[in-house]
Amino acid sequence: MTADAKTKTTRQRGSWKQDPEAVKADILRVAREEFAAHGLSGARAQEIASRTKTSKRMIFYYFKDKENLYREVLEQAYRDVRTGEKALELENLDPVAALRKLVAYTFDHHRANEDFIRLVMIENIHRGSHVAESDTIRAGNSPVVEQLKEIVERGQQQGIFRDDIDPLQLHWKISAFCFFNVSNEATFSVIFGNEMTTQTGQDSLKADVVDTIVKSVLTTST
Amino acid sequence: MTADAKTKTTRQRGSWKQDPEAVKADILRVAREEFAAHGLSGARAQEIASRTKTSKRMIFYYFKDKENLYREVLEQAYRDVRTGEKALELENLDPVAALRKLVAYTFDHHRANEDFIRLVMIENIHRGSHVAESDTIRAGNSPVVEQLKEIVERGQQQGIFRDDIDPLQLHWKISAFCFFNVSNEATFSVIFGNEMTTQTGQDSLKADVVDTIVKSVLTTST
DNA sequence: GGCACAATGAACCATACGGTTAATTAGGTG
DNA sequence: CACCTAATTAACCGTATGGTTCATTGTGCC
Repeated sequence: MTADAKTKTTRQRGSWKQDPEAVKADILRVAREEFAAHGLSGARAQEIASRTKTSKRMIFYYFKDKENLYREVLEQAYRDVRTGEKALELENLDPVAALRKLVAYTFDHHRANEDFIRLVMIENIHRGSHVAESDTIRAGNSPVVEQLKEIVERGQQQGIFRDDIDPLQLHWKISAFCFFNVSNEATFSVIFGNEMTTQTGQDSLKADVVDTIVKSVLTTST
Repeated sequence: MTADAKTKTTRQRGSWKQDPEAVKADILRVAREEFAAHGLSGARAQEIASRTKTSKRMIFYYFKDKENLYREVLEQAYRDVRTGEKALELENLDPVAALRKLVAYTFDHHRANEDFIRLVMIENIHRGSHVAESDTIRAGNSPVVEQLKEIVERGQQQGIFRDDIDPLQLHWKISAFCFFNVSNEATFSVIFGNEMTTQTGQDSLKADVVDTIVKSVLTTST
């Protein structure tokens, strides 16, 4: 009443605590989900803001513009995934067991990080222009290839792996299987049915993928 | 002349021929390129119109709205690709040779149809909602799986292929390799270098992919 | 030729959307 | 506590964009 009446043009504003880091983290988390769900052009700044504890203004205050926010989301996503890739302890396993474990792990890991997969899909739609601009992404060359190289060398020393294996190409093949499994699930199941999407389908597929990769590196028993 | 004199407030409009089918085809062609390049939300109606011989008006006249245009683009793309998939004449080849030919062909075919790959990527970003709505896409179950099934059965009869092969799962593995090769080229080469993008890299990869698939179906010589 | 209807062009519209301006508050420092 | 700056709120803005209105022209048909 009286208090209300006194609100000339400017009204009473609520009080608030400052917590910049939490606000930034909040924005990044929601932005990641929104970009993963709708892509760069499909995501809406207003929608990101709404799902945040803060306002649209703060998004541009901290992240300059939409594209820059997207880039930071990408960088964080790559950072997170790479962090989670470590410590498989493959050194104590024989080469075949190590490879099996690595492939199975990658299969599950991709499944469990669908948002990351989707961000990479989106980035490929944009022809990788944003990852190309990010030094931090280009620099942190995923350690998986190094692990593979080590496994391959041990297998070759033991004479059970072929001599013409390119670790990068091997990594490519593993990635192709594990990535495609998540990235193309939607269209594949619409066209060919849900057979491979079910739990048993995925189990069968994982076993097949692991076997296929292992067979591709073993020396052909003459 | 008399016709010229009649131009009150409305000015002389250029004359034109009617050719609805050509106009529609023109729009579809450009729209396909634009959607493949920028995605559903990223593509601009005005930009599609500009690259067309017709106007933005006609896009909505013939295709109702953007989403419907996108759906028709998708349908046409699937139709085209399936048409191009036929006639490999694998019946006369022994199972291994037939499989090798099919895989190598798929590898090249995906490479040569990048726009289609990109449309499928985009559709997966949208969780396949548009292909799901299209009867014509769901219906025309790609004949490749049938071809594979036939090859597999022949191989099994000859005792050179394993007995536990699921043709659909085999198709999945071939697709994974050939699709990923195109879909993830951008990010993969940014992060791991261009080694696999060069002509020699692609040749080596294709050979590896073919071998890997073939080895996965052969009976393990005990 | 003239009628009905499909096809087309030009201009227009409502609004969604990325981004900004301006005022206000919190919190640290001397 | 006074003062400065970073953080935050509320309101606003210009324009890009999907879509439409309306008048006009082509075309087959009787």
